[in-house]
Amino acid sequence: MTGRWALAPAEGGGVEIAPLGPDGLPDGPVCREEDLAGAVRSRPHVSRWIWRSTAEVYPQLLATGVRVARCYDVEAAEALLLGHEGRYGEPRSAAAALARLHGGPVPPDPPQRTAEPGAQSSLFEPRGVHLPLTDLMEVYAEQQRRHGRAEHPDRMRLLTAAESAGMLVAAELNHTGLPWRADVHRDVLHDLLGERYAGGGEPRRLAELADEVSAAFGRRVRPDLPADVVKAFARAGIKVRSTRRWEIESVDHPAVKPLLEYKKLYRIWVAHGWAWLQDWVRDGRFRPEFQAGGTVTGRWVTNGGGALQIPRVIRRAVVADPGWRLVVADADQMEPRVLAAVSRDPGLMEVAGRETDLYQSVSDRAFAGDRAQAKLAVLGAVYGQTSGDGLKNLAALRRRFPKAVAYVDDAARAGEEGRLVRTWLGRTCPPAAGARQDATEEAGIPVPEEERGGDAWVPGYASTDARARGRFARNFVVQGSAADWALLLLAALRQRCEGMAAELVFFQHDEVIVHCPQEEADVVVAAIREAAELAGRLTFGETPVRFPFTTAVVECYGDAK
DNA sequence: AGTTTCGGCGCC
DNA sequence: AAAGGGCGCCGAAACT
Repeated sequence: MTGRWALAPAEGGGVEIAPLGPDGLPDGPVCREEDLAGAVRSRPHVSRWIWRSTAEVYPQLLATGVRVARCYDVEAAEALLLGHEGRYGEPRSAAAALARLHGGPVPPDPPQRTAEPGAQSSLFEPRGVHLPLTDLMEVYAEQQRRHGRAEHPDRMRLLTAAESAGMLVAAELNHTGLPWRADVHRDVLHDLLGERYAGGGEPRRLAELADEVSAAFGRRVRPDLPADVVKAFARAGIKVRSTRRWEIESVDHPAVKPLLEYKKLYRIWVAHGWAWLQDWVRDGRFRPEFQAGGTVTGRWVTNGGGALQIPRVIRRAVVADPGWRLVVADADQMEPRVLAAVSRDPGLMEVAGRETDLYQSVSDRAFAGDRAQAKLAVLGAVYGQTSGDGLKNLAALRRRFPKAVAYVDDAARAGEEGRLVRTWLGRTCPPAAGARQDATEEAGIPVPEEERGGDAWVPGYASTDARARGRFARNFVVQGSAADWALLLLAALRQRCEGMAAELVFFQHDEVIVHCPQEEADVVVAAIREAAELAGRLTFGETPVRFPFTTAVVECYGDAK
């Protein structure tokens, strides 16, 4: 029997499974089997597995070599549906959804697990609240009805399917890991930082730079302590508000050069140094814990390992296996292309309908060929720039691409006014919780923690003022729609790599890395191109906008772009 | 002593 | 040049 099947791990190690009919309701008896992996492996014809949580089930399957084509993650869908319904902050577990359905007390979501190097041990920890299969199917059926009540039901269905695919990809990435040469990493560290001293203190180069800084000030100064540095500058008669690079850069003082160099290297030492290597690299692979849907915009986060912030110099350590290659693919000017697709601005669509450098085209039309100004203006429009040359540039942008600018302006206004703001597919940003909390807290009334909406409550967002919410909403419609598109891209690419030796090993917002035998590289490059086009059509419907990638076939990530 | 916030900077 | 969106990570500082 093909089609959808539901699956729920049972108490005591077994698993309950049942086929679902076209209406999403049970189409056969619930059967109980002892072996989760066996139950899935023996049913390769199942087109989509419905389960509570991919993070709960799929790592176990992957560990025994079982992959699935598609799934539907009930809790991921619950989060998206709640958001869409303007109910951000309500518990999003399947158990909570069931309780709402039955009118019982709604259990709060379990707290987020904290990061922990070498996630292997925690892989099989049960996460979240167990739910019997019949209950799960009831929640699923109701979710199907809720999709039907969404603003755009088809888009919402696509969104939850895409998010579910993202969950699969994240689990697979966590399982596979990124090829990582610890020896190369150590060489890079040694080149940059010098020898390590016994006792775990600063490596040689940092110690030298700290001495140079101190010498320049004429007294002992610790460059890693901002307060110390600000004080030292003050004694030298120089007022600085902080020790941020852009503020220090313009200061004329002999300490500046070694100080900036120190800060650059210090950062690498503490964030991606020897300790990181020890914690996160095992058996030639870096295994971060990717979390699909980790942010309200739909972008992913990693839970430990800082996989989305690997400094460029450290990328030298990412090396393909012998005879293999890394296909590094980076979407070109994704934000303005997405803005063109969602706003339907004729001028911007026309520009984004070409695969050539979009910022150059924009500058030809509105900025007298000044590409840098054009890029600044576009990013300023998307990020909500409020001052500087950006404003003047924004005006030029508005004249030539009025619908595009109006689109983000409308989103900003909606955000400021606390109205719902959605991505093209219907991912919704949390306005009410933030607005209400601000209003209450500004009035001096503290909001109880449980009312802040748990995981859905974002401190940096909720605590800001209305204008900040406007900027957030402005960016949300673009960044979020781009994230939606990226999920579809991943899903399509994953499907195309099926049956090949190629493995997806990295994903970072608008960039993917596929690790494959040298002779598969050309096929992979083509697959990425096709997947990008398909994702564009699926996500945004009929649109002239292209989504080109810059691809590089390399042995070392450091050699890409 | 343990936990939370801050400052600074890495990536997109 | 500076500032506008999203994150994570670290040590130090500031808190309990």
